[in-house]
Amino acid sequence: MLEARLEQANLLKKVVDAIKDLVQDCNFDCNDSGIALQAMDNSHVALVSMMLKSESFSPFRCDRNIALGINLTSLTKVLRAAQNEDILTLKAEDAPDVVNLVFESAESDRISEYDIKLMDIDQEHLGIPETEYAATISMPSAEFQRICRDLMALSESVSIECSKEGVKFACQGDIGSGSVTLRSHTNVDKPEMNVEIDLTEPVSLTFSLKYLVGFCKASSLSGQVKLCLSNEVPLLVEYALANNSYLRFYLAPKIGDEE
Amino acid sequence: MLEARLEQANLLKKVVDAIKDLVQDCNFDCNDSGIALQAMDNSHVALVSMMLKSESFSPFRCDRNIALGINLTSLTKVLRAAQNEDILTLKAEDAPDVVNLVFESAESDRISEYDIKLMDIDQEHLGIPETEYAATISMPSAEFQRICRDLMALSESVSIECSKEGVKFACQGDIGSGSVTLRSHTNVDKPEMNVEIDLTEPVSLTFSLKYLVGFCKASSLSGQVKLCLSNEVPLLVEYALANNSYLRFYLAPKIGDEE
DNA sequence: CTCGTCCTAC
DNA sequence: GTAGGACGAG
Repeated sequence: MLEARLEQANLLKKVVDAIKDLVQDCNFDCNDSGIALQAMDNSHVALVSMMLKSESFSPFRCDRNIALGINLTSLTKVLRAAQNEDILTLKAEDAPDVVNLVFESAESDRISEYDIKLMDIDQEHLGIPETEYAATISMPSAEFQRICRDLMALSESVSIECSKEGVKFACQGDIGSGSVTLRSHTNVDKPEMNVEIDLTEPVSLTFSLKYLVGFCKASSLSGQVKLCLSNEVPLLVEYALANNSYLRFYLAPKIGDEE
Repeated sequence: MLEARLEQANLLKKVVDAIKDLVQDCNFDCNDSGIALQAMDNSHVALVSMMLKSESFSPFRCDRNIALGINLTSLTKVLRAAQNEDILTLKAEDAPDVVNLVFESAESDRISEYDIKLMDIDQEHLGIPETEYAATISMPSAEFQRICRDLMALSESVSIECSKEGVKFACQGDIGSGSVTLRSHTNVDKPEMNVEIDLTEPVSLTFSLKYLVGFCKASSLSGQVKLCLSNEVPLLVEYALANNSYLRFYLAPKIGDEE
């Protein structure tokens, strides 16, 4: 059986909000190392990969592998019932029909409990190869969000060019063109404002802004976002969470005429 | 060529916000004295006249007369990409296809650059005669905004009556009637709260509140607004900016049955 | 000053 | 129904 207690119901709320537009139904794969989720969007252009390590819960108990097939719209409805500071406990049997969510107010004077019916979901197993990326950019997640929104006013696509000079986000559209260039810099007082660029080879790739803007819904989960790029390989957008948990998005580049 | 650096990108943002509902496309006329804009609204009832003097920029360089025909919706989209404290530099060639906007963060670690395509706009040249007005009212811009909004709840039109007693904004509507009367007064500690009335002849005119409320979007540009009236002549609503720059709106009075 | 929400217009 | 702009709160 699964029993996982999350001090901040809010964390799951934000995670589900960030992925529910991409994926409708998916398995939450639970085992003793934590709860994982991997799914492609309908158009098979983007992939989301979530890992909530057992250390992010206290306590965490999961004896066997359990796949919880959940409709994210239903889960969203239930999670809306959580107050922001509520403690959330997820529970499921070994061969479950339902997953059980319990919300406790911090003062324990209020307990709400919900069961969500589970569904059988064909697990197309997604091997994501560990890649060495040619360029890795860390930057404030709010800044990345801002850039994507600004450029979306002009175009559907953005090119991300990373050289040792810095990283340039650029687009062309009907009304004109735009670009934002960032140089790496370090702010000792506010490390969340750092921009760090780690480059082994210059890269230049083009992506759909609509997807990137969608990924940016995760911005509130982490002050920093990491962009990992290699030519002709999907972009990795990673929001690191506490305890080595993470929320990652992969997005295939646009190629040739698509741009 | 034009190169004009504005310490506060915000200023242009507010100016464009205040006029974009009135005018869709218009020329920014640049010469060595600064950047000017004059345009009538579609119904030819209102006229907007902006003057940003060269002294409002540092540096400002414009060798020849250049007319930049800009779609204000496009310009708005680009200006939204400016952080509030960004420094804006406008650049254009002598016979330009595009105008180039560069936003620099104060720390200069972030540079965004946009090109907006220009359009050819027939310049219906508007000679605005310098008029001696019968009445000139200076008042807090927030107070004028408040009055216009309040009265718009009752009617589409407002009459502005100015005598040596004071100025009275009045309207009648289906649900009732309303009026606000101001007398001149001076507040030494807060000169922005002053109401000053300068009168050579009593006036009474009626105007569309919808337009006045629109003009009031400029309220954040200046603590005070100046209303200049003469009978049977368009009202002048002026927001004075630093360095003798200004944003002016003219509005034809309603006459006879229109009221 | 920024964020989130509400309301209005298309 | 969606998108954009206005307003109020933190």
